[in-house]
Formats: sequence, C-alpha cells, structure tokens
Amino acid sequence: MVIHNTLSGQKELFKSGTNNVVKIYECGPTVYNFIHIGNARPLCVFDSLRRYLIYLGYNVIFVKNFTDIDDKIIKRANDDGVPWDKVAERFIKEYYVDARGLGELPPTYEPKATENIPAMQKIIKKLFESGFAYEQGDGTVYFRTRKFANYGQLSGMVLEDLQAGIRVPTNEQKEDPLDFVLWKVAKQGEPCWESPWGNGRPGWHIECSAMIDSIFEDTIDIHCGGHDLIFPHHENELAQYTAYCGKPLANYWMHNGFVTVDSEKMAKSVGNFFTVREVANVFGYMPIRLLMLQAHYRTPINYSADAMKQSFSSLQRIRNCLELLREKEEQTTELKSEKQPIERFEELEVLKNKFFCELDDDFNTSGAIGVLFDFVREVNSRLAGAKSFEQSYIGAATKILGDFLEILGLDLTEPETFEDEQVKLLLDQREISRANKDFKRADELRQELKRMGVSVEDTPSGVKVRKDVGGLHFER
RNA sequence: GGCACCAUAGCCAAGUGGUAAGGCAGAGGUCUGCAAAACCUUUAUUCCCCGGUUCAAAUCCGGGUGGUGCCUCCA
Repeated sequence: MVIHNTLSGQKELFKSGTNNVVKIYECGPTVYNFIHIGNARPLCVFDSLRRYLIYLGYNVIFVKNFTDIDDKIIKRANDDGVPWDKVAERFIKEYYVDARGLGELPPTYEPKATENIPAMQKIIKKLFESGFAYEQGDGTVYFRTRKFANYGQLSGMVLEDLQAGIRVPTNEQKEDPLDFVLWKVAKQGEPCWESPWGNGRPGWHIECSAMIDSIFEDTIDIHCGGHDLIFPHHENELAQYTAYCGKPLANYWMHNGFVTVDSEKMAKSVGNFFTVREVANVFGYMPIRLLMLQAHYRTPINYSADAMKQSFSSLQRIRNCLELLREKEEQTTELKSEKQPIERFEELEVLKNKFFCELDDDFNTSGAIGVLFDFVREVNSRLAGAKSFEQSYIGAATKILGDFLEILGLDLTEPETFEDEQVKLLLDQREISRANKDFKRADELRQELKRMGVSVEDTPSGVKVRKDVGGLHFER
C-alpha cells in the first residue's frame, strides 16, 4: 500500500511498525458544539482507513482525543450560563451519537486533554531544560520556534516568508511573533491547573503531543487530520515533540481535504455549516458517509442537499443488491440443506482484486466505490438471468460485498421502517384495491404514498416499501 | 508577499503518458396490470485556455484564466 505523506509531499510505500502494529492518532474535536459535515470527513475517511488496515491483518491502535478545555468551550459556557465542564460533557455525548451513527469503530483510546495535564507539564518542563521554552512575566510559557532548526518541514513554510499577525494580532510578549503558547496563564474565573509557572491551562498544540507521548511513548505510524491543521497545529506538535525527545512524531502524515459550501470552506466560524445531526435527520447517516468516501480523501467536496440526494439514491442501488442476494439465499436454502464451501468465481475475484488495488493506491475510496458498483452490476445481471439459483455464487458474492461494505463502514443492515399509521393504512387499502383489480385506485394510492416519501414496489415475493428520495427535503 | 491545492458530461466523481471508470439525473428497449427494482442500449470525438515535448498528452513542461485553503480559532 502506498500513501501520500504530507511530510514528503509524495506517495510512499507504507510500512508498519514491528509485529504488524499500526499506531494512528487523529486530532479529535473541540467539544463546544455539534459536529458539522466538515468534521464528519476525517471521521469517516480515517475510520475506513483503520478498517482496511484491520482487514489487511494489522493490529491497529487508534487514538483520537477530545479537546475538552479551550477558549471556545469557555465562551460557550459563559454564553449558556453553565459550567465549562458541563459544556464539554454534553457535546462529548452528542459527538458519540453522531460518530456511532456515521459508523465509526470506537477508538482504542480517547484521551481527554483535561486528564493529561501532567503529561503536558512533563514535556514543557523538559523544553525549559533544553532552552526551547521560556516564560514571560505573567506565567505564560512559549515555544522558541526559531531554535528548532527544522521548523516548517511539514508545511513547507519558510520562516522568513511567514507573515505573522496577518490574521491575528501579534502578541508583544513573545520574543518572536512566530513563537506559540505552551501554557496559558489563567484569567480571573477561568478553569486552571497548578503548574510550576503558576495556575493556568495548556495551549492547544501541546495537548496532542502529550497524549501521543503518554499513550504510545514513541514515534507513531500515522498522524492524521484535516488539511487546515498542517499549519500551525501539526507543525507545532512536531516541533515541540521532537525538541522534547529527539524523535519524529509520526512516520506518515495524512490530511483530508475540506468540505465546502458553495466552494467555500465549511466552518463554524464562517457560519456556513450544516451539522451532521440535522442532515442525518433527513437523509440518514450512511448517505453522509458515502458522500465522504465517494471523493478521494485529499480533494475537496462541495456539500449540497442535491449531493446528499445523489448519495442517498446511490446507496439504494447497493441496498437493492444486498436484498436481492438475501432473498436468493433464503430461496436456495430451502432447496439445499447443506451449506457448500465458498467457491471462487473468476469474475468476482477480478473485481475484488481491483477494489483492493484502488485502496492500496493512496486509499482511493472513490475508485474502490466505482469497483463496488461494477460488482453490484455483475451480481445483479447474474442473478437476474439465473434460471436456477447457484448457492455457491450467492455465498461468494455475499461474502465479498459484505467485506467491501465492512471496510467502507457502510452499514446497510438497518431495515427502513415505516411506523406511520397513515402509511400503513394506505398500503392496506392499496392491497385491497389490487386484489379487486381496481388498479386505478391502487395507482392513485401509490402516488399519494410517493408524495409522502414512500415508494412502493410490487414484487413476486410481495410488496416492498422504502423511503423515496423525492420525499426528502432539507430546509433551513 | 510566501506556501499548498483545485478545474473532467446536466450534476457528483475516478483516471498522472497508450486512446475518457463509476454513481445520480435523462432517453429507448426487456420485464410488469401499470409502475418500481433489475438487465440491455444510449448520453464527453474530448478533459478551463494557449503554446511546447512525444509515435502517442486529460495526464509531462512553459505561459495564462478562474476558484479555494493556510500563514498562531479551525477537521
């Protein structure tokens, strides 16, 4: 497998650590709000990467943190009039709802910043000893950026070309405008922890370095996150970690492209964001996941309600194929009592190999999904034309398709349910009309159901009901 | 100013030297009471523009055009 390493700017052959262990760290959310569609992208992409590595037989240790102390959390707490830790607690809970909904496997470890303060202080102390850290009068501690020779190696930035303060006013306290905060002095009424430099709280960048150090105790294999984290966040993490222990922080750096709205970055600060929750309430979680994986992870994705509809419809095609396989499977087991061993079918094996070739090339999920649809066509056409059901073919196809979906994290097992009494009533009425050969009335009822977002199919094995994309409206 | 990135059909989107995957939407056909699903056929003589290299370019090189991100909040 080759992956694009931000550090080198090139695709590199992926090599794991000893004993097939792969250590991955993803920068997790700052928990001050619901996650938005943009946040969903690294979540889906790197979860699928993890799933693929597991499939390949690696022992993956996956760590994702919660930034549970931060300016924005404090602000939200003040705005809402609740304690800051209650804000964090609340949105961690909400995060879990969305993360599990999107099909993320629970990370191996989910450290919280507030539970790793000693680990951060340990690093800062060491940086003081080696002269990389300095304290200003009020108790704020900074990192001496220019002392770290390789600063800029990840982002390709050259110190002289950086325009400090172009976006945020520079701080006069710093020796150099490019220095960044390791430890912030506590302001009146803000949460704080004791430290040798007085009461305060950690800077943002130190959190991740410290959590990686305390959990992995060594260079990790893959560090991933959004493209916007390359500079300064990951650059700073890398600098302070290497200054601290002399080792690289990660062997491979992977960064996903943005989700945009009208070609503009989706961000909470811009206000053009859609939360995962509100979109999932209309379309469901899996169409969001498919949308995230349908483009290569490094290219931008433009979010729109139309894109969600397309994704929803695409997913139905896969779901139909799964259901077809399931139905045929049920029919065959009636004919044959003994399970046959899974055979290999040349045409299926070819597609299976193509699928993995795509993923092996810088985790090209877009190409892989293209192969998945080729696979769906192959299965559909084979089963549609089959006079007698071939149990071994169905078994093989079900297994391979199941593996594809497992790797992509697309869970289509949940049946679509219609608890609506009105829907049930109309369906019953339609069946009565059909039984009486009153097809005009039956067709009217089908039209009415469609307007309600329910599509009705008459099949030899009975009436099939499902959500209709025409019934999905996303309004703000 | 520096760094990074993007432009492929009505829409979404792979493809980085060998003659344009896949999905959605549309059209015609098979099947169906009619539909739907599924299958078959069909939808880009061409990949933002202009040069160049090559037997061969969406792909490499040079120059444009349009758009985006980062430069201490950000996935």
